[in-house]
Amino acid sequence: MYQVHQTLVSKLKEHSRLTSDDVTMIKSFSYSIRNLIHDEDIIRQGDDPNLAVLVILGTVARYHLLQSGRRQFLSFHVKGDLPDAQGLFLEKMDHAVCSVGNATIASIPHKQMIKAFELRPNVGFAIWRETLIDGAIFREAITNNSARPPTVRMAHFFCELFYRAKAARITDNQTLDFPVLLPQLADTLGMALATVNRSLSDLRDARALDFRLAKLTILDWKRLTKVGQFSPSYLHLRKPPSI
Amino acid sequence: MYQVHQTLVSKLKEHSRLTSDDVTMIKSFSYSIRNLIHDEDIIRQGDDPNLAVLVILGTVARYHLLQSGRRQFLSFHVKGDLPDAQGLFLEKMDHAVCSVGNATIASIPHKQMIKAFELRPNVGFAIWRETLIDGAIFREAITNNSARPPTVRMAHFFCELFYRAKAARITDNQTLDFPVLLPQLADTLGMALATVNRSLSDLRDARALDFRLAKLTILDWKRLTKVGQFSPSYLHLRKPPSI
DNA sequence: CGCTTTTTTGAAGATGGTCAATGGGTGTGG
DNA sequence: CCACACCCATTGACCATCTTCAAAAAAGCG
Repeated sequence: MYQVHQTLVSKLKEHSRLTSDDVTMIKSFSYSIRNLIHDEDIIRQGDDPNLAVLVILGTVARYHLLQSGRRQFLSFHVKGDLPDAQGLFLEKMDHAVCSVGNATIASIPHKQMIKAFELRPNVGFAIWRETLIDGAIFREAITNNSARPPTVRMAHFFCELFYRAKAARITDNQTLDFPVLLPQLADTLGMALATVNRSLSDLRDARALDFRLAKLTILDWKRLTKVGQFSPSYLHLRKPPSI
Repeated sequence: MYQVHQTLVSKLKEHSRLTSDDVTMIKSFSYSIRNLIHDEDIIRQGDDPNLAVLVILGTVARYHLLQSGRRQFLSFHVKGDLPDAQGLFLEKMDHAVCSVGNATIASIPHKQMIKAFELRPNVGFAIWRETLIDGAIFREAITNNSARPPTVRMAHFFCELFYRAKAARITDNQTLDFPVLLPQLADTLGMALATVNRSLSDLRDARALDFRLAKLTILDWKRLTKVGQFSPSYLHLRKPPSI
């Protein structure tokens, strides 16, 4: 019903080559399904997880909890992503993972995955590569939030999101459900709420995109990528989705 | 003379357990040494590296090259770090690595390392963990540059740097050679040069640290960590260095 | 239709950015 | 040994931008 194994295999094939034996190995993973409503914590800062989480439906976010009580969102994840792969070999989570809107996740025991890596190193390498791409996404976020002015920053953020969503085949034509509110965008991009709104207005006025009430619509992809200085090579996909 | 293998083993032992067989495996790696002067590129954006770089002496930095020609520095690396481990399983580098001041690096062929991972998965897991800690450092940089005001941001940056340097045993008491100039600090922390200077003045006035001409001096570690809201758990060391 | 939630707008004020000038330290050559 | 030059750090003034705070408008929902 949920095609858990197929979701993971498709995802890994976006960037890695898998033999049929590799695929068989992956299909042997057991898992359990969990449905979430908005803003449930999946893993908390300080936890020692022994399950790997695979997103099946909806959106999930990583975040840091700050002293002030504010959140800093680090990344957003969609179908096929492993939002806590970072915890596979780390004892204590240094960040948390929560649902954004309704979501469905599958949990796979770490032990099984590690066993698989020992039996078929290539499966391990594919998931390792997955975690390295996560790293590339983090690096890009550093640059985006540190070096680009608000409107450019906003455009880049949505470019990446939409590009990855296209690759995961969860877009509906030029629209994407993305159940995030403006204050959360502010906590992602490191800007004030008013600035978030003004940047979005700019992009709307430029007929590049429209984002309102959890729905993103791309109006002009080419223009958006230009404004956002977006170049997708850091996502390391074997073949880019057509947008 | 350079103790290349020992440097790598010590580094991995900061966060991972290695059996003596693992160590033997690591000691079988061949390598070549390279000495660098200031600001030489070790790997460029777009390269497809087939060597892994291990820092032996000095400092090395990762950076993004922006459209404007400006650089955004992503992280700094010292003895024992593998600054391009991110390229182990990625075809095309999405960022560059350069020397900062004089530095010495050892290069190990990717092929040998991957062979080692197949023979001794545990060696692979240790290096995988190393790349995951890199990821944690990137996440922290997102938060630091996005959510913290200049002086706090500066303090946090130097806390992490000094803490990692202590773990690598390259500090001289409470001082560290760090051959970075103010404009580069600006390109790291996403602030203007004047702001960099004023933040440094603040920290100097607060008797927390002194940074001038490539030399960092910690004046009051406790105060510095407090100002910088620094909590080192994200570095995932098995036992913290004493400072 | 009225309530709640989310977005939008406005104005004031703080903060950080830009630019240009000054100061300090070091090394070189007269 | 002094003078000059260079490089980097520092300071100051002005200005643009973003943040803050508050209020209004718009959109969803029962």
